[in-house]
Amino acid sequence: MPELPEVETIKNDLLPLISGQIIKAVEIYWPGTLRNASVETFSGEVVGRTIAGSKRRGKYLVFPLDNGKSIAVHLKMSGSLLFIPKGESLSASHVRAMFVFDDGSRLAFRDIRKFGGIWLLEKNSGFLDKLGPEPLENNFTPQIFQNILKGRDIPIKALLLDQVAIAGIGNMYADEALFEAGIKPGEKAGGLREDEAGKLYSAILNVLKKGIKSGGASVSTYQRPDGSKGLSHRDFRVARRRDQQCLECKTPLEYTKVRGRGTIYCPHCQK
DNA sequence: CATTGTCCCTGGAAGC
DNA sequence: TGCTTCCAGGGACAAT
Repeated sequence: MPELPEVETIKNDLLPLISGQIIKAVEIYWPGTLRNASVETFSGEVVGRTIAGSKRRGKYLVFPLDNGKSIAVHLKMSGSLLFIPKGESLSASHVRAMFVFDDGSRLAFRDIRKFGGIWLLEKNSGFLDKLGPEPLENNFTPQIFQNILKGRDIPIKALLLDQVAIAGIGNMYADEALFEAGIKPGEKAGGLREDEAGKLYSAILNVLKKGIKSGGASVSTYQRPDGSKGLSHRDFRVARRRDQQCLECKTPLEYTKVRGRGTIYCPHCQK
């Protein structure tokens, strides 16, 4: 399940592979993949255009085109983007869309559960403006984070998952950040002391940076555009460790639901 | 407005 | 072995 570190990894991997590529054709195998355009409209706007780069905003991948428009991709739970060099074939199932480039290479959008999607964004569309601040950008400061927490009457984990509050954090890295900060996921966001908020701020940055450094977490169907896996899940202390004991204190980890999301934490290390 | 609940979808795991 | 049932979860949307 791609979160910020996974999407950042895919973005970086794709940058040298697709920048400057001319889109020769678009093949849509499941029309629902296109979320705001018909197959005809999408193809008409995209075919013949050159991809100008590879960016990320929250969990969205954004590929700017040379006409000012952009293609946005959200992988949601089970999506992946696979780059297929010229002359090579793809043995993956559940391919929902394919971008064919002028030089014979291709980019496949694979998505088992059909939660993911592709959007055509107009120039300055504002589509991504609803997202909260990027946690790894300089303008995300401890003070900004304090302000985001202030007055919020929801579990801190629910706030971390709220893309309008902060962009890019998902279920795994939320649990990891809360463990590193020593804070229980069910604590009220607005009730955190300043020092707790400061710890959590640092923990968020740490777990996301560490995740990027390891190429993302290859749980579920996540894979990089060349088909390789990430290693970030090896560093997880609580995420994906249901029914195990805490690596620090050996206390059995607790499993609960916060706003419908599976949540794992150490009842001893997290207060 | 703030917060919580429901639903989408599928493969894999668990139960019988 | 083979069938059925349950579960995971990001985010749009509905309900409270």
